[in-house]
Amino acid sequence: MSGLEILPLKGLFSNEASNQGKSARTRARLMDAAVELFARDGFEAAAVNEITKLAQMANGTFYVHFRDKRDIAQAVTIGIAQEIARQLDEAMTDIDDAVERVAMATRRFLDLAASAPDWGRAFFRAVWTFRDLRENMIAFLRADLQRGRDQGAFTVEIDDFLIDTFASMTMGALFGRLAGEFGLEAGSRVAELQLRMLGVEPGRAHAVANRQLPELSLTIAVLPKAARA
Amino acid sequence: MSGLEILPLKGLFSNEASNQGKSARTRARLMDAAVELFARDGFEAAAVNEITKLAQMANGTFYVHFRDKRDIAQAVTIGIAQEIARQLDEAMTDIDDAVERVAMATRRFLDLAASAPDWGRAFFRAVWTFRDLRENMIAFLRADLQRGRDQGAFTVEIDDFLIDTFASMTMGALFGRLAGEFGLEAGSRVAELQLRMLGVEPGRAHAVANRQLPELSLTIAVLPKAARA
DNA sequence: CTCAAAAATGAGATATTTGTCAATTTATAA
DNA sequence: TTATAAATTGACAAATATCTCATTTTTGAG
Repeated sequence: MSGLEILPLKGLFSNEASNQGKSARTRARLMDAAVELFARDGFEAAAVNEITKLAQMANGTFYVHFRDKRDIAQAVTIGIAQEIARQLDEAMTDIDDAVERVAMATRRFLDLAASAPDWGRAFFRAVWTFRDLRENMIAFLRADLQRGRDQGAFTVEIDDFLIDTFASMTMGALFGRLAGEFGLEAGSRVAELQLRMLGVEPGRAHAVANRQLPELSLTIAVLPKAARA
Repeated sequence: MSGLEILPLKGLFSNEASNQGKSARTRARLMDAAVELFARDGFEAAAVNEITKLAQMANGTFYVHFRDKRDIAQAVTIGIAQEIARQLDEAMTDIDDAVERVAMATRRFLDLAASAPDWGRAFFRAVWTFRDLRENMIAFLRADLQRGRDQGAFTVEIDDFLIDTFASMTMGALFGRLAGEFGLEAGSRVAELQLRMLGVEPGRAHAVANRQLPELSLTIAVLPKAARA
């Protein structure tokens, strides 16, 4: 019953939980399965049934860890948002200029989401469902947009409506990217349009949005877990 | 069994079909109920069951008129898109300037969708589900955007990506409007941001997007059907 | 190793949803 | 009015889903 363990492609939550207790690991497996199904079928259509089947565990186990479907959806959504915010923050620590930051956030976000399409899709669907998630996103953007305004780089007023519109543009690009309608260029293109909207001079908008990005050291990747210690 | 008929608030499809045969009227009632449920629960979660209950008819009747849920979703979606396109066209026949047309289309669209929130919500959910609907929308926009480019009013290249992004902005505003986060100003605000993005000089973008719109003679409204002839 | 607590199991009771069909009602043309 | 076709009905079989719980398995502290 032991021997070589076949290493399945682990999901992200599982990865994070891989050195925690058994309960946390099972919970994480369920969340990974949920991400996959939510991405494919949407929240409403995904069955608890299917989640446990995909996670290869008994039906009843689900209810040990979550009250119901909404409960796991909430957990998954928050988890995705936190992970994305963490990675974006990490990728931008040393950038000061608001114009650069705003363009980079959009581009990095799209690359990130496209590199883990299940997460991207789940995020996309969740955005229109969970207000909390939307507010997280907005808070993340507000600081940089406001900074740009203060620096005189942006000529629009920064308020909820503007931020929402800005975010909608990014989400639209995400959709197109995930649907395979657009490729790698989507990030640069939407960033350029966003900068134009904000009032950045077109030449600069184009230049900043198309600048080569430094290689990302922290893409979402699947690390096979080495033997303990 | 006859006598005074209580006049229920009729949906839009019913209204259109009110002088057609019985089959068409029943079909329309189903479609109206479907709009309401799709708007509330989304396509996946809405049950055929519920649709017929809401339409106050027997379960089996549904299957006389539609093959299954996807079938009615398709019909509803196409119907909404056609109705919206028809009304937008009608509202813009006498406008020539591309900048004006683009701003007006966005503003009228939002007002229209907000005046029939069920339709607006159903449309919003359908946009991310049915490619056909998206392509309809894009085709509608392309002509005016291209015209603006040709007239020298817009400085961006008009391609699928741009149109998608433009549409995403409108959809974002629609969402906020339907969610009650934004009010009547949403149309003007998003139109202004769109024009800025396209390269219209900010002062003009503001002026055009905020110009008072002529009263709309053809909002979506519920007309009680007068006695025949 | 032993044992109590924690985790996992899966059978099954309950509920919901889908789609079919024979029977009934309604519309309409002759 | 009457005959025929069209539309509608609602009971029901079959499929799916949800959630519970008595039982078994696993874990880890002592």
